Amino acid sequence: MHVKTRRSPCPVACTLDLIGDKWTLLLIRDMSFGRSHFKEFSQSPEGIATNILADRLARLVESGLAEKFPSPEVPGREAYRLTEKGESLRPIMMALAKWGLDHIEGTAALMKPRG
Amino acid sequence: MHVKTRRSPCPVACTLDLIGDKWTLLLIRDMSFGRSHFKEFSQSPEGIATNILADRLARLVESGLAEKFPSPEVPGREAYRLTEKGESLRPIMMALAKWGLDHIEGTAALMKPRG
DNA sequence: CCAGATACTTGCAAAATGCAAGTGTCTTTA
DNA sequence: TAAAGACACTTGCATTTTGCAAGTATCTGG
Repeated sequence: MHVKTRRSPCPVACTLDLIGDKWTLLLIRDMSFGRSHFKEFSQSPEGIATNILADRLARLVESGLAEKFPSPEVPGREAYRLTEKGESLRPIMMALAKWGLDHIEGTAALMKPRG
Repeated sequence: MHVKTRRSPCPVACTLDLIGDKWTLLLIRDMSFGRSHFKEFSQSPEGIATNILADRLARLVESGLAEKFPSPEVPGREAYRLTEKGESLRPIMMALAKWGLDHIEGTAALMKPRG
């Protein structure tokens, strides 16, 4: 199950094999802006389906880009956050954001990084 | 047909709506390294199917990221190349490549930019 | 113990992708 | 000038992924 052989040894292709689907980078965006609960992710404006969300969160954890941790606010509940490896994807996300702002009309930064 | 409404005004999401599928960025990689013919793209190691390739090339042209031009080598044949807008995606591609080289074991740069 | 909230899971429909085998159009070669 | 190849797609259908709606499980406060 999910052995997902890489398409080639090309670093671009391998990175895309890991995070190059329709939703993963948006979750990384959300986490990197301080979101951490399942419900928060599911409420992002793009409207990810809950089954896809559960699957992507599991993959992120499995690949070491994110981890579960006990929710600081609600005791007894768990949440997700980026690992250091996951944080290192930030330049990719920022490059995507910058390109969108520069080249796609009507885009706007929606979230602020939590200070 | 292909009206593709954007999922949200977020620049990350909008950019992914445009180039965030399994193949588009690999074509951009190929073009940015000097590939230009249909056959060359179809021979990249990842093995894109020809129907998908045709579809993605058409979308790239439609979105202004690439353009057809008469093949310099073979007269009477056409080829593809990035527009200026398409070239501007290079930082995204390079960020993906760098991350892969830094974090995924066994990745290696396969192509050299044409000088 | 019960109600509500969150975090999933399940079943099925719809869409995207992949594969193999065409088809159309030059271009070369005889 | 006809036939053969090469290239650039297209088509039909199987497989995989995604999306939607509804259901289940667990925890928590009252």
